[in-house]
Amino acid sequence: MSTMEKPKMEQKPKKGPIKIALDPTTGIPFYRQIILQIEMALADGRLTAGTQLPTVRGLAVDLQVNPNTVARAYNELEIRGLVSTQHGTGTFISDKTVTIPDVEREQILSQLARGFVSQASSYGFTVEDIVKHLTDYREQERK
Amino acid sequence: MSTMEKPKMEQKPKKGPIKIALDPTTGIPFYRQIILQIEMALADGRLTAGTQLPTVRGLAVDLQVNPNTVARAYNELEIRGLVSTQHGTGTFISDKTVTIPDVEREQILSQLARGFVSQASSYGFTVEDIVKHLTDYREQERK
DNA sequence: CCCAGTGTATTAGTCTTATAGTACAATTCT
DNA sequence: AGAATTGTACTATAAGACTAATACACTGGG
Repeated sequence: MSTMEKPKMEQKPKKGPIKIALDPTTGIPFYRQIILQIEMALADGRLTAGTQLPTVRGLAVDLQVNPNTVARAYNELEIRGLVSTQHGTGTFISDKTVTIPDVEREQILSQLARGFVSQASSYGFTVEDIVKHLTDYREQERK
Repeated sequence: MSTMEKPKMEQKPKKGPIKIALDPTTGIPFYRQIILQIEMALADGRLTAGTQLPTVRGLAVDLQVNPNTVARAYNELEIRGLVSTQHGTGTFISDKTVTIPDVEREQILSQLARGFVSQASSYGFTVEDIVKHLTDYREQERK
């Protein structure tokens, strides 16, 4: 996967404004992709309390979506307590940021997976079938 | 609905045709309610192999829905191998595992997986997370 | 063969969701 | 106060899910 090997200073220094990119092919709504990526940035420390998020308009222009789409994402994040918005000022990372422990993450994934495996089982699929399918899927995504 | 009460001995002793009732207030689609209730009846033994289900039209009239709604439910049940439909004859509880073409199986699994990946993504999990989890899960199942 | 019964296919209508277009409202700084 | 920047509210459009209306196709008993 190295069509061009050049480990220059291309590394992300974990600083600077958060970079968000939308993928219209995933089937995941834009506003949800924004939420997800901000959550990720929160989880790995790229975003810390007090940091101002891109403005609704600014990010909308950057992502080439409507301001409402960004606003919706920010709104849900505020409901979850992850950010705090101030009309006329901006949207900021809340200082009471919640970090999800790995154990809890594992539990969530386990619960999701259990439901999925159960569902797939009722169609006659085995865990191996699923793993194989997902592996192939991931390979294709990486093309 | 009952302008005339008939307090007879209207006992249904777990026999006779399966009784299905739809509740429009639940938000659960009609076709899915039908599927669920048949699955339940299968689970607790009220339905056994070889039994004929109500006809598409008959049940549709009974439930006051369109035949297609019943047909859709029966169709999904057949895909899962729970029932077997014979054009012109009826729909029956299947007594043995039905074989489904591999191509169709693959499409079904793909669709299921897409939904699951989307769901897991909204929680911040990647396909790799999922694959790893499922692989570990399978390992544990094997010992 | 024909007819009554069965499942199926095609098309359309309705509702919900995601997003956009546009105008409005609050804050800050001068 | 006024202008610029910020988030917000309202309405409209596109796409998908669910169901209905209607016509088609297969099966088995007279």
